[in-house]
Amino acid sequence: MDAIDLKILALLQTDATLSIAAIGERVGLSQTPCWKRIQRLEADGVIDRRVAVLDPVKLGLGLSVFVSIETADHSQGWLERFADTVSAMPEVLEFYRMAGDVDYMLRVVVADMQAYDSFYKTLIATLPLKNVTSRFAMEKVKSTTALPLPVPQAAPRSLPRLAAAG
Amino acid sequence: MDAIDLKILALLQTDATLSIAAIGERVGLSQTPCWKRIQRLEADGVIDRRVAVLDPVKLGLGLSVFVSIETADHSQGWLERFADTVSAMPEVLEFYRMAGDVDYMLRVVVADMQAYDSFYKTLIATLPLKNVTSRFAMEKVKSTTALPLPVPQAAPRSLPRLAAAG
DNA sequence: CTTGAAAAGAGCGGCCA
DNA sequence: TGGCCGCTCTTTTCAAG
Repeated sequence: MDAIDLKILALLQTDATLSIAAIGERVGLSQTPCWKRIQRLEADGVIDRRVAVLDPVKLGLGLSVFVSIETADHSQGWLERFADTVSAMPEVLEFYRMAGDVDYMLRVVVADMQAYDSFYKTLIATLPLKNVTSRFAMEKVKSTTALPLPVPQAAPRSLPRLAAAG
Repeated sequence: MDAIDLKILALLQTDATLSIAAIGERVGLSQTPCWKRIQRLEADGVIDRRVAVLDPVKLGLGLSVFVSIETADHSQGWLERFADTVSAMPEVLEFYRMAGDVDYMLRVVVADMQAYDSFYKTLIATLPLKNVTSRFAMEKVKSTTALPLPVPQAAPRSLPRLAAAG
């Protein structure tokens, strides 16, 4: 996992349609080694998958909701059932167990308020929850799948000596 | 945007490495019309882009944080500056303007607490904020980029008559 | 790692129904 | 619209330096 691998990953997580030749050119490799690196990154699971990112608004899914949940029951069995149930709901794009006052946090995408109400009712009907707080997004300012990879620094070197003008 | 388009999108948002032939086969089309539909979906912006999804843990980015922000200044110019500044921070994967008590919500990915502290200091140093609440994820239960597309229903038909037991 | 090249496969487009 | 059938490009693999 060197600087070249990071460059390859940075390119692919922005645009996975780039050809191997194009990637190789930008990272300073020819096709063969570039292809081998990508194969290795996939085998190692660093590249998890390649997906198409769709526009939610154009698909009528314009409402994003952040849901904070406090659970009542903290037993092992209950938590597993909770995790399985919520994970199976397709409206839930992200689902984290949290530290602190909030036990779980969801990011939910639905068509509109009515659809969210339907989701919400299903959520609280299926499982006993102590507290559920929904926060609604009015505007998406930024949304990316690209991770903040460490920026490959320019190769460290002694300060370049200025060439004599000419 | 018919049921076949939805099927194509459902496949591509799960696995963008599928060949056009493979997709066509699953949706009941041959290559050409399938390819034309995908081209149209891309031209219409329904398919926004294709990306590689990387494993954050394998890249040393194991800490996800949900950040709730209340702003002090609500003037137009300030809000634009705020949006631009925060959008430019690569640790911010998602950034929404919210309804209700919280003005903005971020999902931030960093390496560890120290990296988050550094991010946090930059955030509050750059812009005057009334309140910033950070909630830390302990465990990722689910994370997907796949939108909850309306499930194409099986062709409606009269209720099937139960066959005589045999 | 590089060049070169070849085989297999996929994207792309024309033409017909 | 969808389907058949090529042409072209990419991916993938191999050999040799």
